[in-house]
Amino acid sequence: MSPRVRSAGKNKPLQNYAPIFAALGDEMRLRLIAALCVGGAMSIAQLTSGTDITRQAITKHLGVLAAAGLVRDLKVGRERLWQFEPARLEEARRSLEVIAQQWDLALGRLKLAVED
Amino acid sequence: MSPRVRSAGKNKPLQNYAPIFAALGDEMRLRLIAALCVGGAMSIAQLTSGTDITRQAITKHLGVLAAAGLVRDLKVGRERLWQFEPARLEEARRSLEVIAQQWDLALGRLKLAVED
DNA sequence: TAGAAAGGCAACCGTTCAGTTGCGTTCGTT
DNA sequence: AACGAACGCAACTGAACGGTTGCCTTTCTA
Repeated sequence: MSPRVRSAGKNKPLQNYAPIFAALGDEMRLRLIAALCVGGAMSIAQLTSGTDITRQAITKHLGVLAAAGLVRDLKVGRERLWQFEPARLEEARRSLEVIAQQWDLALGRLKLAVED
Repeated sequence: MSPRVRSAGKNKPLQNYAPIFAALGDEMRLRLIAALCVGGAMSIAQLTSGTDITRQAITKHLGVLAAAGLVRDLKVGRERLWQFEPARLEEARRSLEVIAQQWDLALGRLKLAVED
């Protein structure tokens, strides 16, 4: 039997999340995510208007986000709608939570060792 | 008076977190954070041993993490100890939480509009 | 049915980035 | 005093990245 842990979630090694964080590590991409979050599904043209960069650049950014699983596309007629995909982001958030937990744990050990 | 919000925390625009996520968007740097998290303060030499890259590369990575505020250094004799700094990471985690909240909010609005 | 709107593909450019190498400095240790 | 461990600085290299431009295809609409 595999060892029991507090939560049932698989706990991938932290390094696996590097691509997701890398995808989040760009201002424009964070703006895109925010836009899709409040605006629902949007076309590339929509997402491009209001920025000062090219449609192609936006397309590339969406490609990066999609590769990280943070966003999904669906074709509708002549346009391509993009929508936010919350699962991976949630996963990333929990990975940060795990770090914080391990940190607190280590602090506890340190305190114990000092007091002893 | 500024508008009341649910939580007292300042709520920077999401784009501001791009540098932190960029710093997290590298396997080796995530490994370093994990190591510092469980191992407490460590010297560059310690952090380098066990990896297959150069001490200089590690130094650069630590520089990136420090610039993002994720890590701090303190000089001790001839060596330089690095330690994890949880504040910024927590901030980043909360920013992801905010995204998720806004997403749920938007879903709620959508559902309402459909049902109406 | 012709034109315009939405988008795909690919080449290209300048910058940033990860990593290495070489060499000098600081500081413990014997 | 001398050696070695720990580290800093700077230059260099190849690859990845963000962005643009040009051109072609698909699809809606007046």
